[in-house]
Formats: sequence, C-alpha cells, structure tokens
Amino acid sequence: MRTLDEILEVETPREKYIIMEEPDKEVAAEFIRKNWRHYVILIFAFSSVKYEGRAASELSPSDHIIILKPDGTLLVHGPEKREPINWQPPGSILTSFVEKGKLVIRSRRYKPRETVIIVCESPYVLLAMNTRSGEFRMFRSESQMVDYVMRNPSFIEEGFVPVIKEYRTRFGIIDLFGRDKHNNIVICEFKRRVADVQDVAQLALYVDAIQRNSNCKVRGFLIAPGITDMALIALKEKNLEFRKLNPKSIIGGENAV
Amino acid sequence: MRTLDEILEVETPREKYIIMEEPDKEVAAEFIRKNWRHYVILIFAFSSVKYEGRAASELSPSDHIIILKPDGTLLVHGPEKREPINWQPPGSILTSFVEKGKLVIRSRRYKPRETVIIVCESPYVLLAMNTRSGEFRMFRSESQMVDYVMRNPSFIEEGFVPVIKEYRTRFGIIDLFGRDKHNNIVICEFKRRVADVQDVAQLALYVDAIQRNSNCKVRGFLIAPGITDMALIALKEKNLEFRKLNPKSIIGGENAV
DNA sequence: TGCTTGATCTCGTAT
DNA sequence: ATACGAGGTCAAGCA
Repeated sequence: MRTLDEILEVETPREKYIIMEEPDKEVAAEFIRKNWRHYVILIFAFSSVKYEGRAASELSPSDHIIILKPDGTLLVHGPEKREPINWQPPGSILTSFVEKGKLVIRSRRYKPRETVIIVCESPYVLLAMNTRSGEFRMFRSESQMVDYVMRNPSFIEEGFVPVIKEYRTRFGIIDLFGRDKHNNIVICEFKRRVADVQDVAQLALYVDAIQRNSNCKVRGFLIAPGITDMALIALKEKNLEFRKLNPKSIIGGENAV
Repeated sequence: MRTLDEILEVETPREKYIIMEEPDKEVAAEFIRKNWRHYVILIFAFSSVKYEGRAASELSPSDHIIILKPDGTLLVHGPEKREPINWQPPGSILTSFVEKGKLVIRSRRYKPRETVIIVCESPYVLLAMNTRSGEFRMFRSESQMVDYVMRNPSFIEEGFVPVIKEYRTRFGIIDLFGRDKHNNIVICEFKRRVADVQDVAQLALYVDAIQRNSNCKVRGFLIAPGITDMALIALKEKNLEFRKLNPKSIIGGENAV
C-alpha cells in the first residue's frame, strides 16, 4: 500500500541532481527515507559503522563516503582500495532517522539476516543523482575459450572430438566433455586466468569420479593462459595434461552473442 | 569565495570538500590532474567507458558515478549492484584532458597492462572530498574456527591431537594437521561458509598427496557450518569426513588476537 | 529458491 | 615478485 507521499514522489518531476551542503540532520533523514528508491544518494560524512550478520565488524568514526542505490545497495568507501569497507547488497531495505542528535542510516536484509548501521555526526554533503543505466558489453570470457576449442578441436590434439559443453554430473559441471582418437574419455577444464592448484584439484575430482563409473581410460586437460608451479606439480602427479590458451589470442572473429 | 587559481593551485587538501556544478571541462580536467592524489573525487556525468586489459569491455553513454581515489583506485558505478561496472585497482595512474570538446579521464596500470578511458560529454557535478581513514575491526574469521578446534580437539573426535596449524606442503597449505588416537594422519580443512564441491576437491588433493608419501592411513575432515549436496556426495565417494561448526557459535570468550 | 561456478574477482600474507 | 587461499566474496545461469 502506497502512501500519498509515496505517490507524490513518483509523480514529481525529478531534478538531475540535488545538493545539500551541511544539511540539517532531520531534513537529510527525511530526504533519504523518501528518495532512496529514486536517486543514487551520496553522503560525505564523519561517521561510524557497525555491521552484524555472517560476520561482524566495527568501523571507528572517520570521514566516509556513503552511497545508497535505488536497488538497496549500500556502500561505505574510505580513501583507499577498490573494495568498500562496509556494504549491503541489492535487495536490502533502508531507513534513516535522527537519534541523540545524530543522523542514523540503517540497512537490513534477510537471508541471511544482516544489518549495517551508520551513525553520522556531521554530514558534510548530501548529493542525490538521477541516473539511468547504459548498455554494457564484455569480451574474452571463459565460454569464448570453450567455443574456440569446439571449433578447433585439434588444438587439444589430433583426433579430439568435442561431444558436449557444460556437461552436468553429480559432482559438478564439466566445461567440455569429449573423446580422443582411441575413444578414451576426455574432460576439459578451462580457465581464463593462470591456473592454480585449486583448478587442478577440481579437474582431478572430475576425472576420478568419471573414471570410477567407466571402463574407458579417462584423460583430463586443463586449458588456460598459464599454470603456477605448484599446480604443475599436482597436475603431473595426477597424470593430467595442460594446454596453453590465451583468451586474448582468440578474439579474431568471435562476436556471436 | 576562493578564486579558480586558488582552487587549482592546492597542493595539499585544505577544504573539507569542493563542489563544482556543471564545471567547465578544461577546469575539471586540470583540477583532476592536480588533485587526484589529495582528494577523493566524485564525478557525476553523462559518459562512456572503454576498458582494455585482461579482458575488454564497452559501456555505452549514460549517467555514471565516477570515483577517483588518491591511491589510484578508479570506480565507475551505475544505479544498481554492489560491484562497479568498470574499475581500476590501487596503483593505477590517472590523467585527464579535454579532447574534441569532451572531458577524458584515463587510468593506466602495468602488470598487467590495463587501461580505462572515460569520455564525459556533460559533467553534472564534481565533488572533491578530503578524507581520512578510520580503524576497522572484523570478527568471526576462519582462523578463529581453527583456534577453536585447537583448544577443543575432541570436537573432531575423541583422541584427536592437533599438531600444526597452516602446515605447508608442496601442493598447498593445510589448515590443521594432526593425529587420531590410532596415530593415523588427520588433515583438517576449514570453511567459514557452507562447503562446496571445490572445497572437497581441495581436501581430496591434500589427502591423496600426503597418502602417497606415507605408510600411515590418512584421514581428511572438512569443518564448516554446512555442506552442499554435491559436495556431500563427493565427500563420501572420497571417504572424507564432515564436522559441522558455525563461526557464529564460537564467539563466546574468543577475543584474544 | 538453492546450488554451482566464473570473475578484469580483490586483498592479505608468506615464500 | 609470485603464489596461494580467504572473502560478509558478488553475480549469472540453471535446476
């Protein structure tokens, strides 16, 4: 059920952006409550943060950049690093109020139940931005590597025949499943980055599991732009094989989808 | 009111924040060049982004929130999601200039060589923030789970004796290495979240590797707050064992670092 | 909804 | 510098 206020907000023409310098806390709290679904809101404030959920954390009072998105995302950024210090993912529910003279921003989510509480002593700036999202395209994914090998099976070795992509087993999903020229089973695991020991472990698990249910010989290939030393040791101990493939080198002519 | 020259000549941050609405592009470019090492700078602009590096991407012109940090971090956020659409990690080098009447922000890094180029047609707002970072504390990590089992070895089973934490092997690091009451080797792998098939694969690799170099029986335990179905199947096939431990349930009395 | 896996993963730490 | 493993990983795709 929408209140009259909520209806009015939606109908009201929206500014491209709204700036409040040193905003009154009551005004800021009301603005956040009424508008967080419509604007991306940035708050630059001296603030402290407490988080309680899968883990728990405390951030002592300092200058932080707080971003609230219409989808429920909350970010608390400091002056360093790509990662936010604290955050809440999309779907979280926001509220804001004044308590003991301080501006409080609280975000809650369920499954898992998690709460972030931000207490602002002095909000320096509040900036609300009316944004629309653009179109985004990415290239050079792992699936493009699989497509390349599907079209160029001899990359694995002469006589290799791809059979099925993303073959689902009880143990997990095999990137590419096929046969070699002697009709042995071939399992291919692709990585777009340098392969590590974890990737070898994953391939070994698949090979062992398939081998247990089959009389054929089962061979495992790891296809990646490189492999770490430890991973190479583990690979050889497990009698698995490696093929070097750089996603950068297969961009020619790959633009489908 | 400070003059433009005064603003541009700032070497170290003096103002808590500086706001420019609809800034002139030449002024914005010069401000960014001169001040990105001193302020966290937010730019709200109609802009397009191209990225070229480990992968490649294109973001069509739209409204974006661009954040530049003194450590070289660059973030391009849209109105949704916790993750930036494009980014550059700390250590990247920034520059800015006007080209063909548009404000260009370019970030470069080496190892790997990666470039992000942002072209702003109309910068709505530029906000420079003078921030200092606070102290941050986190609780309930995986290592606290290991500590708990070290102090309560019977949690694994009667007669279990922990021997060494973070035992380094050629294949990787074993969280906890010990012996059972029959002097069999025991390998423990901890996860603070629900364990999946990858975690079983990792444990299986360690157990197989140690078994190959030993005459003792080698047992493997996975300790986590839960385990997925596929992981449980793989676990049983590999004759490994599971112990349920929730990091939340061991916080009582655990505050020593 | 839950599960599985990729990611320009990022980030800390130890060798 | 490299490598390994954790992460409140997040987010997409599919049963």
